[in-house]
Amino acid sequence: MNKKIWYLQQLDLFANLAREKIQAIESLFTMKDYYKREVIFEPGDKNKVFIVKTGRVEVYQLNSNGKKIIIEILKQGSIFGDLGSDSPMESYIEATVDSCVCSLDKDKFFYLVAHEPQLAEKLMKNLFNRLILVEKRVSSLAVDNAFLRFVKLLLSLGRKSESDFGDKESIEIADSFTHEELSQMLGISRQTMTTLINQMERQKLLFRQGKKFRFNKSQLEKFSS
DNA sequence: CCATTAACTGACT
DNA sequence: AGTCAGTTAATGG
Repeated sequence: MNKKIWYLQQLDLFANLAREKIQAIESLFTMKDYYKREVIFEPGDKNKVFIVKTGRVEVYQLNSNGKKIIIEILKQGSIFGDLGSDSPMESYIEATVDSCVCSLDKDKFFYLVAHEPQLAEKLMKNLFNRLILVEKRVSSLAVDNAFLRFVKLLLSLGRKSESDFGDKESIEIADSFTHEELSQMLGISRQTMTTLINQMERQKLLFRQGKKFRFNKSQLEKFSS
């Protein structure tokens, strides 16, 4: 059985697409393995779309001091890239662990969406959700202090891992992040991140099980008004 | 005061 | 050897 087809089927995006259809679009994709810390996309690259198949991929920019600012961390099924936008992308995209990524160029991507309209709905939901999350993070960066930024980050990461109606009080964040990664998402130093986490643990605002964070949703929401 | 950098440490791989 | 996390001291806006 064709390995590429099998992998495409595993992606949420193509989950309920008939097998024949997947076979038909299979040739549009190329798959590539990337080593840890290998750059997949950098400013100046154009007209390429990627879908994470396995591994973990980081979207980031460098600020004027050369410090890394993480925009998003993407896992299996997430899509990213440039579709010929007017202003060039300024992001780097890099594998944080060994990863496998599907790619296709802009024209093939549009061909695909035009021929499989069901994909458009999923894609747009996914993209708009992420746009909203990123917008929130940006305004938070501008107006909130480190503590509040972290609280909001926790809540949005928690929402992502609960995915459906997060009426639960106790939320666990499914993915694990290093202090370094969290600090780069918040625009603070690694040490400040560590002390912030420890403070919140002492105040019983945050709990840890190994590398995973757990917290009480409404308790944190009180801060983030 | 709050956050940052630098430097050292121990734990884990 | 390299990565990660916790701590301290000195510095700056």
